[in-house]
Amino acid sequence: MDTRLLRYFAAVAAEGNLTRAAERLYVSQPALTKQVKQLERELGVELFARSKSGMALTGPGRVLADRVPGLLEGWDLTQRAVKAEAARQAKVLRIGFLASAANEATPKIIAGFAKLRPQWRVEMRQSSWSDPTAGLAGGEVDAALVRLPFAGQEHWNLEELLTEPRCVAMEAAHPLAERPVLDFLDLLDEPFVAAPAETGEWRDYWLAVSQRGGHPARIGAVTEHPDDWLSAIANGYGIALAPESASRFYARPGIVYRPVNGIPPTKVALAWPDDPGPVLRDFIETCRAAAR
Amino acid sequence: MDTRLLRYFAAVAAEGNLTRAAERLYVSQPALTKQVKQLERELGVELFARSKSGMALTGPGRVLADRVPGLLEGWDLTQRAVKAEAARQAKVLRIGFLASAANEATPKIIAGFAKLRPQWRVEMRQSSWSDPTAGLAGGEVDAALVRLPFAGQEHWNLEELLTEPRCVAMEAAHPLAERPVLDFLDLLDEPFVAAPAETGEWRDYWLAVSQRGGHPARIGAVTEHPDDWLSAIANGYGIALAPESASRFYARPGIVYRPVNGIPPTKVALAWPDDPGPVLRDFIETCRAAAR
DNA sequence: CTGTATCTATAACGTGAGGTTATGGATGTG
DNA sequence: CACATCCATAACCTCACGTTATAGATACAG
Repeated sequence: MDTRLLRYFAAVAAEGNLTRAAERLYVSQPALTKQVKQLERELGVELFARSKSGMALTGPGRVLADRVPGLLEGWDLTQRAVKAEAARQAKVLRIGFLASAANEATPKIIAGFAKLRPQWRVEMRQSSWSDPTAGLAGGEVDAALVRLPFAGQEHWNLEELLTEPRCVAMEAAHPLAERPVLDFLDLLDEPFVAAPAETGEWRDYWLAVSQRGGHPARIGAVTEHPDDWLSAIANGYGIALAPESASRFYARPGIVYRPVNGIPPTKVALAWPDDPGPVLRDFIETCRAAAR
Repeated sequence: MDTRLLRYFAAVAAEGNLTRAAERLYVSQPALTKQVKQLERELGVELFARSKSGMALTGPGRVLADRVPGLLEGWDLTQRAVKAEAARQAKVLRIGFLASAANEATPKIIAGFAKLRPQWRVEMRQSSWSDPTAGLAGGEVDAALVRLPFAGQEHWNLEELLTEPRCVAMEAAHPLAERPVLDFLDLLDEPFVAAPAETGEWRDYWLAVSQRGGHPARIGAVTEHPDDWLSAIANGYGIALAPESASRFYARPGIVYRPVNGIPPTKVALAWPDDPGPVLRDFIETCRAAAR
């Protein structure tokens, strides 16, 4: 049996409709029909009841639907364990990060670690903003440079490395761009470029929901990567709160950064799981030293 | 990822050699070479160190080798759960059995159950002797008609249904065939047709190891199915202990059955897992009634 | 040192799987 | 009755997965 077949099955089960599931999976509807029928042949069981209104799970189909997530997770965990061991044997420390990581401290950290562990190499792995843990939650990295606060942060060990004020990024032609300093109240009605909704608390923080006094945020665009984020801002889809360092790391023609009063700063932290090995502990120490 | 790839990987890991693993899997050696390389590409990791003496697992390969049995078992359990639900919904009770099942009591049991649960159907599933639990251990059946004793029987609920003496089956031309009754001591030096070695205690019982006073059994052939067993006996590869009923259920030209003194009888039992549902409980009651 | 055995890897080939587009069949709705 | 929507099949193309043949590397025995 193939994980691809199981993912196809799961999509059909979730959508209740072959046509929509095919769209979600980026395959044609006849391809999906064939694959589902093949899975049913392999098991010798009907998993769906077909009707004009779509595909309803049968009893056995429901049993399979309940177990498939566990199976797929088993696969994922296995791949991660294998890759983690491969990295360990190759003396590679995999560090996830978002956007500008730890700003100027990042090269200091990497250089410091290289001195401490010359046989080892740090591999920086950029994540999208759909995952505020920067790959840590999925086990794709050994530790991560993250931005606080984010949902679930209490599950990780955290070492705050630096704090910086936040500013606002906007297109150069924006009327408010003329003011050298802004107050957050000035921005309440502006459309914002936001992170994906599923990041929950993390997105709320970057929309300064707590400082809005009940004013709902207007969402002009949703982006997951710095490049998309910058494009959306430059194209006037909205403005965005940003770390002050963004003016250095993400300087772009057509985008200006202005200080903002009335919102709390942003903190960069190193996050890691329980029971770090000696190599990761050295990395943690290196981060602490670089943050002083 | 495909279970077929994982099974190929597991075989190579176990054999330490592509050529032998290919033989075990009934594919050609180049096919296996290609599949293993594809798995390594998919994972982006080297799983084996190649050398003239064969394929040795790397560190990541070992991590995968440790996890593959669990993954494959997850697949197997899922298939079984789906099929069990399909059988339940179709009102089919799956009963495993070996050889002649419960002899003449078998049709009585099936008829009795049909009366008790007319909406349900019993599906008799024959197993080979490589599995003394007749499919129960693998979850392929809901209950099974088994022959005691067998290793692991304490893990199941058991209801003894009948006991019968054992006799010896031999080719008609065998010199001992002239005697109407034999003593087991007469058979100590005869080659035997045996069950597979991995059945352990079960095979020992049918070789009457406990009655040999230290004499090792001579093995003339190993078989897993009644037909093979009968052929091996008829062809003179050896003799075999058999239930007395075998003379009725497995009467064949060229084979004779003779009573044997000095060995314990054989018992047929119904075996089932913990927590049987109401339908299975009815079946158990039907078996008890048929055994009185 | 050479020939042989043994092991893995590649080449070339054939069949079938997995995708596509086009279209058919069934059913529900306006 | 026409149209929309859903699943299923037909026909086609590309590539994966198997095969046999053979190459390359290495260890060993004579």
